[in-house]
Amino acid sequence: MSQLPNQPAQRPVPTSADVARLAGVSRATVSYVLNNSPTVRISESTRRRVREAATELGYVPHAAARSLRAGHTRMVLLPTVAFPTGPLHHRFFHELESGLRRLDYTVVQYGSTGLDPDDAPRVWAELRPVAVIAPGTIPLTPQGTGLLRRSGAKAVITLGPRPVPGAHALVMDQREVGSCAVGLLLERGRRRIGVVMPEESGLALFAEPRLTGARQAAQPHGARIEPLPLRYEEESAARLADRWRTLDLDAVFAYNDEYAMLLMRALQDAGIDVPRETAVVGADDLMLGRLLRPRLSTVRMELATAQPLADLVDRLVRHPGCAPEHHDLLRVGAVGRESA
Amino acid sequence: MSQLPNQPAQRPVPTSADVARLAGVSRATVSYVLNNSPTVRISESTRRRVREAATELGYVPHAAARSLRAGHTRMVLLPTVAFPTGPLHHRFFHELESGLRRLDYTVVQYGSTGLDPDDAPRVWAELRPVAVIAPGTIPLTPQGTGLLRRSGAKAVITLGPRPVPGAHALVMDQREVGSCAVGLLLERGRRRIGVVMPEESGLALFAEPRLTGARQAAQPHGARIEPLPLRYEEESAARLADRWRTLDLDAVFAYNDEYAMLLMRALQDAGIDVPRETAVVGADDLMLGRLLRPRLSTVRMELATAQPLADLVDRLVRHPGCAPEHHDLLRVGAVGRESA
DNA sequence: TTGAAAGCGCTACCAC
DNA sequence: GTGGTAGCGCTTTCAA
Repeated sequence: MSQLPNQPAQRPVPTSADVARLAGVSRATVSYVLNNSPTVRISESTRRRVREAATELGYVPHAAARSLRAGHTRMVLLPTVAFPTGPLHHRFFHELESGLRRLDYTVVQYGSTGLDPDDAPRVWAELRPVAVIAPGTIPLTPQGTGLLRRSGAKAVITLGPRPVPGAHALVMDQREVGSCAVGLLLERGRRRIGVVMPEESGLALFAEPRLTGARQAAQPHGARIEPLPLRYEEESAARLADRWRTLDLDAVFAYNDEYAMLLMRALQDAGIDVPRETAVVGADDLMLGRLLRPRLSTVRMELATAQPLADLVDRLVRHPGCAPEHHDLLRVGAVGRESA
Repeated sequence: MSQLPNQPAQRPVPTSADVARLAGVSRATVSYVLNNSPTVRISESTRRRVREAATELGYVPHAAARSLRAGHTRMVLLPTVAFPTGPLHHRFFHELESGLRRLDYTVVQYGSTGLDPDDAPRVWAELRPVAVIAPGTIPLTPQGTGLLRRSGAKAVITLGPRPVPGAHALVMDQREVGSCAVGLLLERGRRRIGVVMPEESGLALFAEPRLTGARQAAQPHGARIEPLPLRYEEESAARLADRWRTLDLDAVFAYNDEYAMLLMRALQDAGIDVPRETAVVGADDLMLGRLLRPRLSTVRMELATAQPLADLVDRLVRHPGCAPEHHDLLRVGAVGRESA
């Protein structure tokens, strides 16, 4: 039953020289034929012989050798880090990837979690990418950027909550989420606003700017902002709910819909009326929030479509040395439902 | 403020020859020093000069040139496809990635959505990976496997719901989810069981085997299984709930917790008592299911820890040509709560 | 302890 | 039309 590998596993990988030999032509001719080189005319019969030889040997060109010879690659490097990333990011990355592929770039995600930020750029540079889109979680220093550029990267782009000075930046400004949520609560007349801060590590990167945004929105109205540490566990929520009345709050922005559902349930179990006594706002506009009673108010988030960004990368590659550009990717909007 | 790129952008990328020149040594010596070659003794003063020259020039070795010379790479290729993947997969991939990195492999995710399954292996083979872990969504033919092996891949591994004959396989058998859920319902005395089939494209890959598993579990008990198409939208759920009583079911396995929450809310709104009239089971054991009333029964899913799998890949690379191995990655367990 | 040189697989220039 | 060949950046054997 098991298709045991009959092939002598150590047969060497066929090269263009092997194809040339089998087809009875030179390596140059093989290269011309297989690349459909327009600068040279090859007879149809030769073409066929070459192609047949290639198929017969299972010849596959060696990308590294090719780009070594060419002196450049079309690789766009996307360093990735372990990340509590939702469907939003997922879709965005996928779109960006296909957009770039359409422009004939080879997109490669390179797991970079735990890489020392100081030598991450070095490691990336070894691959000689033509562009790098680095996540904000790996702080990119001017030295790092310089190193990448010197090793051939035409475009070095950061992707994160804040732009990085001196580099192109795709910005997902999380502060807007916080200010949008608080804006909704202020409209509803709330002035004593808790802001849930998840204790799960990794979320701080989102939570901190959301808190900042909340503060910025509250300030002009003289509203009070109270950070509320919370773990994503029922006991943690219950404990917070237990001491709720001592906090003297009339509203809470719960970081996102999931934390909001958790906290809302705990508040209700503790006899706190939502929204009468405390209004609750989440973020992400999950379908599930609509199913709760009261229906959960939320902040809807949308990322820019990725095709224009693929075009942007292409432009930066073709015209390196432009002044750093910042692009805001995040669009937010409050969705007021029954909970606030 | 903006650190305008003062560097003459077109300064050529420094090579080991440049380092050698600056340090006043040969390229060989540069290579010895920078690779800490143990087979050769270099004076401390030379070492320092070389290192200083390298730093000064911002020299970064060229990975492609290196592997071209070496005749092999340590790249593990993970073709990825657009996919409604949850935190479970996410964590798994990340663990696998760091596990392999620990073994000194370079893990590279390569977006392969929309690639013609016939030439996907060709494209992958151009990168000369030493191992490929291909998702089940891209059917890997024996020819494809052969092509990859012939171009130097020591290990070709599939990762998906079903093993692929003739290749190593990491299996996440979704049928077990279905049988586990139905097992729970059977235990509770239910015999007329609906199985939600999400209409969202892409989910079929999971939903179909779950249905199969449900059928396999129901068969010996003479229980009836009824597939129920459902979109992840309130109206779709409401419509299903409206005609619920005509379906004559006493239980439903709702594909996962999210669909379960959606459907349960619709059933309740339609006046159907859960669990008395209809029991509901989800899957994924989301925290949110515990917050519902009644609390949602579910199927807990766990993926195997990835480090042993990284070790497996390493073993397959070192001993190519072993008989195909199948490893079951998915562990499931029913979690009975109030809804069933 | 260091250097010279070959050669990995490929493409592109220049002869024939 | 087709072939010879140089050279991309690197490592490694062999000689000095």
